[in-house]
Amino acid sequence: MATTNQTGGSRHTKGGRMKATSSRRAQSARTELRLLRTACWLFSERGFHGTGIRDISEAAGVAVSAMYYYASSKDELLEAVTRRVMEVLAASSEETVRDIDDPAERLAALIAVHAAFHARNPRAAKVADHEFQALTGQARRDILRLRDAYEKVWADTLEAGVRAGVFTDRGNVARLALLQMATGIAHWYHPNGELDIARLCERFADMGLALMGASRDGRPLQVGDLRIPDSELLLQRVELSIEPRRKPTGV
Amino acid sequence: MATTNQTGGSRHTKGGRMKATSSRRAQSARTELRLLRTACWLFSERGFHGTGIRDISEAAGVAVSAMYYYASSKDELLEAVTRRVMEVLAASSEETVRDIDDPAERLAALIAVHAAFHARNPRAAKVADHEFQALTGQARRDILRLRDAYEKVWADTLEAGVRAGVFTDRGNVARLALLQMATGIAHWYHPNGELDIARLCERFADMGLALMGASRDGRPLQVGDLRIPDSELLLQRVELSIEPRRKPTGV
DNA sequence: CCTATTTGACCAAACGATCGATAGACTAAT
DNA sequence: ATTAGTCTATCGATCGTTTGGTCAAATAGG
Repeated sequence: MATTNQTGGSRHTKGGRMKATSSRRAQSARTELRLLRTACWLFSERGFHGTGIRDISEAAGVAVSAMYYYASSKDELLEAVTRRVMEVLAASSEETVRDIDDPAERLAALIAVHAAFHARNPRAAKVADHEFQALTGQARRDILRLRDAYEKVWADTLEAGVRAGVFTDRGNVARLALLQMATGIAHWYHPNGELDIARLCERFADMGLALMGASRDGRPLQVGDLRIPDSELLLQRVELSIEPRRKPTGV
Repeated sequence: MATTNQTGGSRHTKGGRMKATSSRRAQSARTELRLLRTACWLFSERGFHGTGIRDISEAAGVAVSAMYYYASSKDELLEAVTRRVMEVLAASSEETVRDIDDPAERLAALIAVHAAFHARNPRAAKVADHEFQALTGQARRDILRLRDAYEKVWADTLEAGVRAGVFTDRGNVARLALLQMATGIAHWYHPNGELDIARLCERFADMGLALMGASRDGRPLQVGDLRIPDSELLLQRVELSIEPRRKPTGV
């Protein structure tokens, strides 16, 4: 244990012409990202309060104080993770929905983005869902504002659909049910399971449309009838740099 | 602060004929329940690791060591809360579903029970959902076994409905989506909101049936077409003694 | 019924371990 | 020569848990 960062870049200017492995700035940026990813992993696994700063720094392979060089407190790590989740989620959905007018198509797209995000970034999503309540003060208010803005896009879409007679009016509980059922993906989805992400998004969009009683000309609407974003574009839009894609090396 | 239990029962046998306020056994049982409710409240509010035993005992109005008279560790409190949640949830759903054969009716009843439980016992439900992962060893395995048994009732119902041609086949993800969307109720439902519990259960059963494409003779099925449990019976079945119905007196 | 004894239900105080955070030294890249 | 980045070592506070006691209700003996 206690394998730390002792700046071991294999480089030597003296004599040999070997170029630097990477600049100091790049090394530093990589360390910071590694810390965020490690914190994200551990927060999702053990919860914010169940994770110590020693757990984080050891798993990231740096000393405790190195962590404090990048973040001024443990809370700031949580805030960083949560904020990035909300920002990417909001940006990707707004971008996807921007040029869609039809409410059913909008809803299908929103569900697809939401599902893709939670399937692709389960750890970060879980942290943002469960642990953000550990935030206090301004940080908490900021996150809540972001979340409210995100949910408003859903609310507007559902309202428009109801007004247009495309959706059954199920009140505000429908929005919460739809969001919740797709958010849950982060808890159980595994890429090696019965569905790849593209099919998962399709399936969930179908379920969401059915739940809202989406219909056109008296006929129930399915995803097949609609134009939904290409799955590669989807995955690119929900990409989240701080999502840990493998277990941190130090446990 | 530090208002403790100093056995203050206002009673005196000498002279007056005043009867004992309550037996020692009853007092003790009430203290134990108060501790469980307080722990449940705080776990749901701050998480298991975010709650200290001093927080619990102070909020319950007893000394720290009094808590250890009833529970041998903090983990045991969490286990007690979680186990009771799973037991009541499993018992109430099995009892409700016992004499229903029709898959659509079964699903509607399952959703209604699940929704009622989470609306009526939101704090305990949140603890069982989020914090049970803090459990380890045998306690964790026990809880998982209970949860799996509960989910199996859902899986069987959905399978039966698909086989009977009543439901659209949406695979295992449908079960998870249905459960998740109703579990989320614990996070947002408030009895003074737009729906009382009876209407909430109806609404969710409707959404669940729609999600599964439930139909009979080519016509979509709604709750109105089905026999679902009376709401009073429902509420009685999901009653959970350890759900804290008011904020503990000490914070 | 009265009294002596046991015991159930608590309390205050303290334990070592771990917590988040800081101080100050060191090192290698600029 | 400077400084960005990391180290080791340590801080006081708080953590979950235990110890040793107190006191009144319950129980037993007369």
